[in-house]
Amino acid sequence: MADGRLARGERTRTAVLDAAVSMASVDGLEAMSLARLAHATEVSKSGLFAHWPDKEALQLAVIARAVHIWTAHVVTPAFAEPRGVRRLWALHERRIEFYASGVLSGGCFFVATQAEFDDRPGPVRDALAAAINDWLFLIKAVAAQAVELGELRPDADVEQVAFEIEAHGHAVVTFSRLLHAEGAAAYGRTAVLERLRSLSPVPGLLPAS
Amino acid sequence: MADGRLARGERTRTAVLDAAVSMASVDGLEAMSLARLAHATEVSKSGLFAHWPDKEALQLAVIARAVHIWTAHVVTPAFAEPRGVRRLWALHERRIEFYASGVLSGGCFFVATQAEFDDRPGPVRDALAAAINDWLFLIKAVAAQAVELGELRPDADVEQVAFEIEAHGHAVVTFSRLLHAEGAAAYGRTAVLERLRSLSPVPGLLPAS
DNA sequence: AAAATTACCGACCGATCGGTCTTTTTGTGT
DNA sequence: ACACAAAAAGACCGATCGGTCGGTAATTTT
Repeated sequence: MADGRLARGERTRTAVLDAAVSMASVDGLEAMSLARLAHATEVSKSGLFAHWPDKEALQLAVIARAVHIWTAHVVTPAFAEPRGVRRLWALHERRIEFYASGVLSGGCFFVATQAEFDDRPGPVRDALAAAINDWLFLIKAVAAQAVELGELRPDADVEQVAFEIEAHGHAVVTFSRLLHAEGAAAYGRTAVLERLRSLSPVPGLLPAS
Repeated sequence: MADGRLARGERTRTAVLDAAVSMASVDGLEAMSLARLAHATEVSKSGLFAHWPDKEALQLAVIARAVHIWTAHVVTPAFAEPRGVRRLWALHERRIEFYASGVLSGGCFFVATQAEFDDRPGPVRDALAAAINDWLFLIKAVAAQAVELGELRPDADVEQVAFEIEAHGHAVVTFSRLLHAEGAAAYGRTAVLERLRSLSPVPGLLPAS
């Protein structure tokens, strides 16, 4: 039941989306032109319209693909760690490693697109906001688990902790990209690590430095 | 010795730059088109080229104007506070108030433009990086003063502190804009306040909540 | 009053934007 | 060999992009 035509279409579709996520991590999702995307993927521009009706639909597909990549590189590996503060820390650590890995030539898809669409209402903005919200919800849920397990102090404000983790993760990208502060990753790591250690009755679960 | 022609030119020039800073805080510095800027300021598009040779020169002028606005609304008021941890805190607080004030319709010029140019080499990127570097240098200098005055622990890492303050200030904008988390300002305030209190031998200098 | 300077405008240019239409290639069933 | 469908290509469209050009109105200098 393998239709080679459909398979071919699926292949180019994901190839285009992967290239688009990388390209959007550099230029942004709106500044990425269809002509350049088509050229980079060795597909004709009209070939893109064979897969998505317009640019907006493609942008939404790109966001979904970016979420998939993020999940595969950050969330899934972090969930190999046991529940609690170790998993919470792993989320942050994996994120920073993902940035350093160079999988996306622009560093981070979401950092690049967030500022671009925060004042531009529409489905694309909504999808981006939903993706970020899901990520924050995940952090909060893992942090809440850590509280339940007694690995974070019971009076820890998980909303506050999620804000700070996200802020430092975001800052690692902006610092290391615009300025060429190669120490950004270390600062981002230290900030969250010290914070979690100060909130945890069992700091031995976290790495030393 | 007042040349009315030069005065007129200076008036429209600053009017255009003010509008451009606001517009760029929404759309970004490259996505801002000259036709729209000209229309918004009731100047003809060719009128813009009478003042700046090309878009890049205008972008550089816009950055200088944004620095000026930032200095007037954030730095100068904060320097009314006495040297040390109070001034350091005031820098963060004034920044958050500036965001909430709605002076710039897009929230923050630098947040909007940073991600846009971090992978786009050239004079505009260099100017943006220089502006951010100056801001970080200022934070570090004020923090170092606080250490000297004994208002921050002598082993406090001013580079690390500057990273965290900038990260939380930045996050206030991104959180309150894309998501409509109205609590963002409170999280950003709490994060830095608690951090400074924990680093200060004289936490009484800082506000209570 | 003439000349020079400054600010600014409307018309226009080539290039590129997102998007449409028609046609060709590629693979699947009979 | 055939019809059929999915994928992709190519030519093309109106709108908009940054930028140029010739010219005009206002003001200052001579």
